[in-house]
Amino acid sequence: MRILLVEDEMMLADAVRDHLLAAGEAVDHSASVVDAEIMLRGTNYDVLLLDLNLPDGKGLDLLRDLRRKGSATPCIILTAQDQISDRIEGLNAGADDYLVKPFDLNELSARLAAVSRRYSGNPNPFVELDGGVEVDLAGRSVLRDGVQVDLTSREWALFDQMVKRPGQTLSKRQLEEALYEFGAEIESNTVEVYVSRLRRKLGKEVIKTVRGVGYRVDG
Amino acid sequence: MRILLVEDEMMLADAVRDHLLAAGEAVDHSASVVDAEIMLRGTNYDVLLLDLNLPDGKGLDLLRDLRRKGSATPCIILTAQDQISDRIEGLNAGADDYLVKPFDLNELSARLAAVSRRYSGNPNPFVELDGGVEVDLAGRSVLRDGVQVDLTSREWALFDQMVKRPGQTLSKRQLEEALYEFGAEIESNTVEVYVSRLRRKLGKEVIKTVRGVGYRVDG
DNA sequence: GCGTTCCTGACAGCAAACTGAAAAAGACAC
DNA sequence: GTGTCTTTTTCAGTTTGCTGTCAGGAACGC
Repeated sequence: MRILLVEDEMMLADAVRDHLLAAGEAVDHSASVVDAEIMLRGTNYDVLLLDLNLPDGKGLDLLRDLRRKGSATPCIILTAQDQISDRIEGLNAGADDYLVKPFDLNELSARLAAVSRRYSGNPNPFVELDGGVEVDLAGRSVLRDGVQVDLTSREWALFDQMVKRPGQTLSKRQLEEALYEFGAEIESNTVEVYVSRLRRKLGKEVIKTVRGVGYRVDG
Repeated sequence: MRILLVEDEMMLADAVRDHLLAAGEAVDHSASVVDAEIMLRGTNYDVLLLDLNLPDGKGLDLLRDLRRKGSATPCIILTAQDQISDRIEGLNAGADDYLVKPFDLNELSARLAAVSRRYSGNPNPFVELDGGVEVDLAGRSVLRDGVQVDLTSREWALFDQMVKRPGQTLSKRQLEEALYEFGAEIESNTVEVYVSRLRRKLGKEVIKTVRGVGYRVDG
């Protein structure tokens, strides 16, 4: 299994790498977001191990960027504080699991195994929605009446958010956050446009408008 | 729910307070860090709404101080658009969530609900009413015989008030205040109309008329 | 019966949401 | 680099449906 470790604390990074190498995994290491981006461009990794507290800032943005570009590479985030907000932001940004430092190396192995099993594993969990639409969140694929529908990365980013919270109405602002960098506010009706496109591709029934509030997908 | 709002822009502060008061929350307001510290000493708040750009300096220090003293009071920080670093610092300092100004008041409510739910541990406080109607006050959703019913924002504003005070008869005047800004007199039968609309959506039994007094919902 | 209070269908005005199209920005091959 | 194709964003015209108002009628208390 090919693993990319993004971590700037050298002691920790070395310990993790030794442990994983000993377990027969292929580990590349980068100490910054910039390096990581370069390495990700060159190689297809099976798992991404991502520290959120990097010197050059936004580990989360790296993850968000990846997801926006359509990558489904499993990602486990490493966070220094036992901070619920970090964890939730991370999971929202597209992380699959998280570990709070300091962590046990055996637990890391266990999580890695779990995550990769979830992905390589046979039964991808399909979520069924109204209108004959099925969604494979892990595999980033959508079927309409059994036929595969291709979504662009933005379309997916938006739809993904909604499918992950079925029954809950999400405001346009919340949905914008799935589309753009933190705080990069946009002053047009982009969300409306993407909802419109998704409806054309998936049928009218899937996404419901709650006027004055936002949009909702039912499970 | 008892909320402390720390915000120096009076217009914003008033808007937030009105909105939350209308939603039945108890809101205290302070315009500076010093005041906030005093108020925090005197009262146990359920949520802290903290602007990071205060005149007397660092709202962040207030938060760090709280956390250092072992307080786990949930905190939502309010930041301007361009202060991404603030936001990250805030989350690191122990904030649970953030809102970018200008924000939608309904979204504020949603975040508040989410944060407090996260802490109280009850994910879905459903209230059951007569006529097979269930209400999720935090999630702003209503089920009738297990089927989701969509309410418009005005309909919800009114119904929310009644469900929060089950068994208590509310006058039309009281209910009007849930619908409009404080003091905005309205000289028509709007409340009656909305009660009628709610009954059509939820069934006749849910809202009872107390002639000459007002309306009541039973738990 | 009477007067009062409440209910509800209808409707116009308006803001929110939808959508087609075109411009702008990226992606990719060459 | 250039050209071509796809995706993203913006804009404007149209549609939708929420809202407040009213009027006629029903229900209630007397």
